[in-house]
Amino acid sequence: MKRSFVPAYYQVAEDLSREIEAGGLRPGDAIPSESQLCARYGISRMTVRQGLNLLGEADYIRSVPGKGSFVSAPRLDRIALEFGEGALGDGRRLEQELLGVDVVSADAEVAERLSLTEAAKVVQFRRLSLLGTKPVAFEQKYLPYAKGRPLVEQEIRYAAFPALVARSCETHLVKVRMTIYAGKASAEATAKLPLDDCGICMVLEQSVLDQDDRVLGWGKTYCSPEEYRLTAESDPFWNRM
Amino acid sequence: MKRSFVPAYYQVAEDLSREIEAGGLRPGDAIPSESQLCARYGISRMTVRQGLNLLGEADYIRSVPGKGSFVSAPRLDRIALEFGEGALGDGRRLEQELLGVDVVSADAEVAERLSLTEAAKVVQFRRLSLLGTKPVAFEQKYLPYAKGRPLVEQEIRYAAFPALVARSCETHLVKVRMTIYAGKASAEATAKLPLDDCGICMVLEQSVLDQDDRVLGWGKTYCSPEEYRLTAESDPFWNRM
DNA sequence: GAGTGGTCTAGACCACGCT
DNA sequence: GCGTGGTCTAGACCACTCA
Repeated sequence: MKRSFVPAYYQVAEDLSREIEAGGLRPGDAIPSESQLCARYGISRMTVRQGLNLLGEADYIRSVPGKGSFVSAPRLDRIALEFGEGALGDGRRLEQELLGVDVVSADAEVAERLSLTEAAKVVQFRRLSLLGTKPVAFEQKYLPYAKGRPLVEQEIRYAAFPALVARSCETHLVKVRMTIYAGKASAEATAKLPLDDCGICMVLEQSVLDQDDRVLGWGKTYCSPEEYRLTAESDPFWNRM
Repeated sequence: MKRSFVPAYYQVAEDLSREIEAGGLRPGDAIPSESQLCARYGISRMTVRQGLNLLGEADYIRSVPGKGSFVSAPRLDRIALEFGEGALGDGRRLEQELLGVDVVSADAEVAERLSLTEAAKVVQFRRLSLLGTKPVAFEQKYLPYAKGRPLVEQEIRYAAFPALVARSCETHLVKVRMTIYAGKASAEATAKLPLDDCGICMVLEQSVLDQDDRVLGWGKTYCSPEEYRLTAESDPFWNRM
């Protein structure tokens, strides 16, 4: 039963996924029962289940107790976005330039997003992303000011905002919520980025939350429309075996 | 060993994830070995492994053969976007209005994206998304024209583009690649959407691919900046148990 | 009642990392 | 050599579905 170098459970998963991809099994169809697969491959049920588990994780099938396992239609309206390295889609890399870190008073918008009172002290930091020498994104982020929470410049320069917030708050489990829309650049963004007359740019609004959805940090990134495009793909990491 | 109503493996996963969230186990730390967990819970190793598998899927831990299992730092630069229902973030729903389905000649851009020769026949369809009575997005999609591939109007009206393409091509396993950027609306989009003078809008460029990355369909959606914002979250579905 | 998937056991052998 | 995780077995009982 083990004539190949791949694990038996992997073989089961691969065979079935191939049959699904070839169209022999269509969404809604039942796949062979676990005991049938045991017999077909001459392996034990736990091993078959391990293979089916792979297919389940990859959204190829879903199991219904008492009935069987069925081929499922993959979700195409759910897509994974990657920031950082993969944001530009191609292989180009971004340089970071730190423009400044300041303690300032929160304006109305910042106060609201951070759930602070207006004019509360916040740490503001501003950063420019460069593609070679050309600025392509301007980032302006805020987090509540707290004494004895030093933010090392080197970290600010290179670290992504969520990681910075996590380190600053000494929580390591944070979530990120993002809103993406087209808009006009702020005055400072307009000054820093090569935009057209209208100041069209893509705005990424980012909130960093802890486990209980408390806001730990917030800010915007203004992206040059020509150079900074987001690319995303369905089935990016969970549909691969 | 089975004093509770929850499965034993689930108990293991929950206990460990709670310890990770509470900070008792930090990223990089080793979790107890499988045999230690067997002893602690009085359960067999396969059951422990089932629990650890859950934690692995959820990105809480990763296992290293011969060494142990270690708490991993969750990725915060990877975010899930949902279109369709969840696109607007709040509970509002979009209505679809079909503007037209035509067989036209591909212009240079369409031909390039669909890997066709210029002036090849393509099916163009145009659709408006309405929030109540207000238009918020204009969609213009193309797929290669082929005889004997009728596209039923009812389907076009309601179905998402990838599903349409899948049905039309009789392939059910398709992928979606998306590019998101800010830009100026096309003439027709400007006519259909309430935009400001500059015609700022968010453009969603969507390609539908088959398993071998052949392009089956392509098109753009112009989104009103005020009403149509994308929201996305890290750890949205895989970090939940 | 027969068949299905969900859970679980008490073992086993292996390749690997360490010391 | 010893402990680790990776794979696998040959059973078991349960809740569920369907005829």
